[in-house]
Amino acid sequence: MVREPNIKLTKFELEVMTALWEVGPASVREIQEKLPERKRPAYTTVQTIVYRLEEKGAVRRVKKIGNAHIFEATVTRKSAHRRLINELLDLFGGSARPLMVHLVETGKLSLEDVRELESDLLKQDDQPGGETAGGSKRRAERKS
Amino acid sequence: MVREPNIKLTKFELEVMTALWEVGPASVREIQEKLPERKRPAYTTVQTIVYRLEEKGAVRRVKKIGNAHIFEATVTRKSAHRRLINELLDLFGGSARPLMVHLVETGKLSLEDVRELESDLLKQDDQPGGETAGGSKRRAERKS
DNA sequence: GACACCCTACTATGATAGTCGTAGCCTTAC
DNA sequence: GTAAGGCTACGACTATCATAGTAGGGTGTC
Repeated sequence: MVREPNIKLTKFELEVMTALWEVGPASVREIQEKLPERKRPAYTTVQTIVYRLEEKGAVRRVKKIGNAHIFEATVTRKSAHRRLINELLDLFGGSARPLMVHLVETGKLSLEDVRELESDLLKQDDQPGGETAGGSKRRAERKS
Repeated sequence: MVREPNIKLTKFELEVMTALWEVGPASVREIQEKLPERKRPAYTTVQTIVYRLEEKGAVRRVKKIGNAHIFEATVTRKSAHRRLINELLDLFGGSARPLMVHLVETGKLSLEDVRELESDLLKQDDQPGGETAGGSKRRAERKS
């Protein structure tokens, strides 16, 4: 078993990962500069986060340019997002429906959004070849 | 403006709040007993959490029975959930669409779910009198 | 009135998270 | 080969969270 990347990321770690997902393999310096300037912490702060991410197994060193290490994400954006969503879903009893309802009620999701989503879904069903389930089999199971 | 309850709750605090939302005003003892037994911490642990929640303004003491304080939630489940969702949404760029897509891709949300949601939406639009937005006026604003 | 018992209020501890400073090593440019 | 400057490795500090123990006060019961 290769070790499934079920890694909990904090908000800030997630931002670093986001930077890394966007720029691809990068040095600490590059990551830091990629962060939005409003909340751009000191170089060493980013470094610490990257190191912690390395310990957690979310990134790894791939090579060295000059004396700088180049880091690369080892977890995909998708799996990280999946984890976040699942966590939220747990708080809602595991089902996505209440979440949807809430989004609609608070105006985050409109009728048009839903309709577009529906048509996207239909398209997907037409061409089943896609890797829609993030690598594993499509699990329609929902607990409760 | 009465002070909007924009309070950040940790996972565990949320569980305590959930207990409180379900049983209504309750003592620390009652809250503790309401927690699922797998993860039922010591009485004093729950007490500490409740006190923290009080400091944060998420609960308040409403009366005293015997020598036990009775606590009541001052934030609604809805607003707490809204906060959670908004936080997640921020990580997804502020829009609910990618979240939806992800839910669909991972099988958490099916075509039928979406269709039902759509018909619910249509019903809601027919009868505008409902208090769909948690008591206050329907705010379609989405920050960022 | 004394006792048992529950509850409160306070204190303590260990784990993360977030933040950064510093000493010193490496590389690159003279 | 030497100096300058970036980068690493490590340590430190603060805040918050999760968890719980303890001392003492209130209350009800005999």
